[in-house]
Order: sequence, then structure tokens, then C-alpha cells
Amino acid sequence: MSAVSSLRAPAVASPDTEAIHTRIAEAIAAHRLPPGTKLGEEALGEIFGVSRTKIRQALFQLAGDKLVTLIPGRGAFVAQPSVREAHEVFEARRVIEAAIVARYLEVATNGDIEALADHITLEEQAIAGGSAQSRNHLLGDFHEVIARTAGNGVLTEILSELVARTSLITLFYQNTRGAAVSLDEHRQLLEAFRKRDANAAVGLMHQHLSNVERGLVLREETPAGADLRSALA
Amino acid sequence: MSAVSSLRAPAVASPDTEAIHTRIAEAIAAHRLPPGTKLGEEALGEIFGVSRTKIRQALFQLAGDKLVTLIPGRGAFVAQPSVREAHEVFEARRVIEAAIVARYLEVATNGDIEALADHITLEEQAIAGGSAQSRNHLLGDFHEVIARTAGNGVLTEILSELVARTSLITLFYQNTRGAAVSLDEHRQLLEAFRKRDANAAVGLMHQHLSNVERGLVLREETPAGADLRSALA
DNA sequence: TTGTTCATTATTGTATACAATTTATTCCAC
DNA sequence: GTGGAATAAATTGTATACAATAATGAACAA
Repeated sequence: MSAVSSLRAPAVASPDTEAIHTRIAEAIAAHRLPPGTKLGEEALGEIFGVSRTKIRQALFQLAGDKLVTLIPGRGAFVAQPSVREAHEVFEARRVIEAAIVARYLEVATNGDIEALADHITLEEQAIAGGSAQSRNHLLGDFHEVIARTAGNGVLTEILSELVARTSLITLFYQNTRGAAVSLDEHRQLLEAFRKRDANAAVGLMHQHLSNVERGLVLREETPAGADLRSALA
Repeated sequence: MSAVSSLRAPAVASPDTEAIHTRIAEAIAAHRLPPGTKLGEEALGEIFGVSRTKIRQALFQLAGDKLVTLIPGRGAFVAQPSVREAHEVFEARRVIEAAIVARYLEVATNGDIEALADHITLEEQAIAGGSAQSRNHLLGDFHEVIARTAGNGVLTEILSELVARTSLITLFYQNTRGAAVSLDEHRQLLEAFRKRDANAAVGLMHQHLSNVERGLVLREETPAGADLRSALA
């Protein structure tokens, strides 16, 4: 089974551009489409049951999200973030999420914080028994839940894109940390939230992101997995 | 002359999607296309000498930048940012630019700082004799120059989009501050850079952005200027 | 006039056709 | 075999055609 065919065609009605965009973005974030995978327009069109026109629009949007690289005349490929870009994404996240965490503690109700606790329970269950996919998704979603509660939609959307890019990065540079380590750091963050200790929370978030970054194996050569051809071109 | 016709057709060769995207984005940021302006596909296609296909792709990208609002079945319009969005953009900028300023002082050479001084000279000249357009552009560019020097490409790109959105916001909610006030704050920032005083610089940037935000007339009703039709629909 | 319905026109949404480019394959010289 | 040029196949880039939807305007009743 090719990587692309792991996307499934919809039930009946032809999906709109935004739906296609979302589906492909999710597939990339969920690591069903590894970096370097060729995203042929005709192949995608057949999968989604639409013409290349809509696929093309979706691919352009995905390029704007930096999840897809468009090479003129050659086509679309799942992005292969550079080492530099990986570092920059983590630094950007530290900047933005430190601010979000501070803002979170200003506005979050106790109910909001307990909702986070519920989220962490889901993470525990996914790590105990779920797929790597749902595990990964929940760990990223944790950060987005905090952002949404913090209440700045612009920052939330920026963070969402950075989280998706992080997902790509952690696959491309396989991270050596177990999901359990991240879960534990999420728990510590929750405790700081419960104590309403802003300084500790900001520090923990900063450290958490640095730890994830440190867990990556940042090598310059592109791995031989997905598409040898493009790696040697 | 309609607002759209203030874009000019290129010399000869048909521009690619990215060029069209850039041209329209610049026209919006430069206030040649006011918020609410209908961006008809055929009209744009005629102006750029291309078919609707390319125009459509560019409009989708612009929607991703939040400079254009796409209403299904109705078409594309220059975005009319809400009051809430305006506040959120400024808060996001404070977060990101505070970090950028700190990073700037870590990496900037004396040459970099003097390049900023040169930029400020351009601002002075534009305020003395230039068009409102070039004035506005240079004031925004100041922030982007700092970001580029700070060296994080991801943050720089995020900031560029926020600066463009800010330009839209300052037109939609006419700002009551003169450009000279911003120029003066840029000068103060430069002085802090020269002294390599990171605390002062971060504080000044924060204040500068808050001052610009405070200068806006944030009213909920949409102004009657651009397109009465869409305002009352 | 004012408002409402219907026909007309214009515009967007989508698919398809064709040109241009790239990739793959075949053939031949060495 | 191996390397390289020529040809064939496949894919992307662009325009155009047609269908679906929305905007416009005309006719008519109140």
C-alpha cells in the first residue's frame, strides 16, 4: 500500500477544498504521509473523488502551512523540514507558548484546569493502549487546548500551525524520548496550573519544549525512507 | 477609477501565482485596496493578463494570510478585521516582537544597528516628503528588518503576516496618531539598541505597539467607505 | 412610491482539454 | 553490461467550457 492510498475516499458527496486541505494536513500530522512523499494531483483527485482543480487549491494552502513543498514543474511533496527550521519552530513555540501559559493562568477557571486534567487522562490511556497516532495527536492537542482557553485566536491559530510542523519534525528527526516523558511534563504543568503558579508554569513549558527539541536526532542528511529519488536529485 | 483597477497589468510575460499573490498583498497593505473591496476573479484576471485559474489560487493563498475573506458563492473581499481580531493581532505582535528584540540584541552587530539607523533616515524622508503609502510601508518594514536580523526565519515570517494584517487594521480603524510619533518611538528604540540595553528595548517595543493600538478608533460598525453593498447585506 | 416575484444577467465552482515540462523507457554505441 | 541520447509516457501548468449559484433589474400589485 502506497503512502498516499492511506487517505480514504469520502462516503458520497464530493468534499470541498477546505475539507481536502484538512484531511491531508491531518494525514501529514498523524504521520500517515511521511516527509518526502510525492503528492500526485491525479492520485489525490482519484482518492477524494474530485478533479485536480480542487486538489491543486488544497496543495497551495498546504504549502502556505509549510506542510507541503511545491517544486515548480515537479509537483507537491510532504515537507522535509531542515535542521535550522526545526530549531526555529521550537524557539518560536517557546516564545509563543510562554506567553500563552501566562495568559492562561490569568483567565482559566478551575473548570478549565480540570478539563486539562481530563485531557491528560486521555493521554494516559492512549499511551497505555492506543495507537502511536492517537498518542501523538493528543500530546500535541494538549498545547492547543491551553492556547484556546488563553483566548487569543490569532496566537492559537499560529500555534496550531507550529504544532503541525512540530509533528512533521518529530517524525523526520525521530525523537528518542518516549511519549511517557512528555506526559509526565504535562502533569507537572497541570500541577503548576492548579497552584496558579505562573512563574513555575512558564518555566515548565519552556523546559518541556526544550526537552522535546533535545530529544530529536538532528542530522543533516535526509533519511532514505520515503522517496529516494527526490533525496538524490 | 475602481479600487481594483489601481493594480497595474505587468509588462509582458504572464505572472505566476506567487507574483499575483504578492502584488495583491502589497496593494492591500499599501491601502490601495481598502477593506471590503470586492476582488472579482474575472476583473483581476484581466488586469494581470491571466485566466481565473491563477487568480483563484492567489486568492486562496491570500485568504490563508487573512488579508482576504472568501465567502462561498459570493467571492473574495479584502478582509475587514473585527475589533477582537485587531486586539489579538497587537497582543500577538507584542509577544513575538518582545522576543525578537531580545534576540536582536544578542546577535546584532554594530553594523546591523547602524543599518537600522539608515532605515530610520528613510522614514524621516518619507514623512517629510514621501507618499502616505511609502511612509506606511517603511514604518512596518522597520519591524521586519529587526526580525530578519534576529535570525529566526519562522518568527520573521509570522511577523510579516502580522505586520500586513496590522496595515489593514490601521486603515480600517483609522489611526489618529501621526506617523511622526511612531518615528520618534523607532528612534528611542534605536538608542536602546545602541546602548545595548535589552530591558529598555523590550519595554520600548512593547509600549510602541500598545501606543499604536491605543491610537486606533475601534468601533464595531463597518465604515461606509469601501463597499456599501457588502456593508449592508 | 414601496415592496415582491420572476426573468435575466453576471459570477463563482468545478471539470476537462490541451500545452509544456519532467520523468521513464528504449535503443544504440562503446 | 554501462552510459548516454532519443523517444515515449506521465505529470504539471494553464486556459477554457459548462454547471450551479448569486446578484441584478423589470414587471406588477399594493
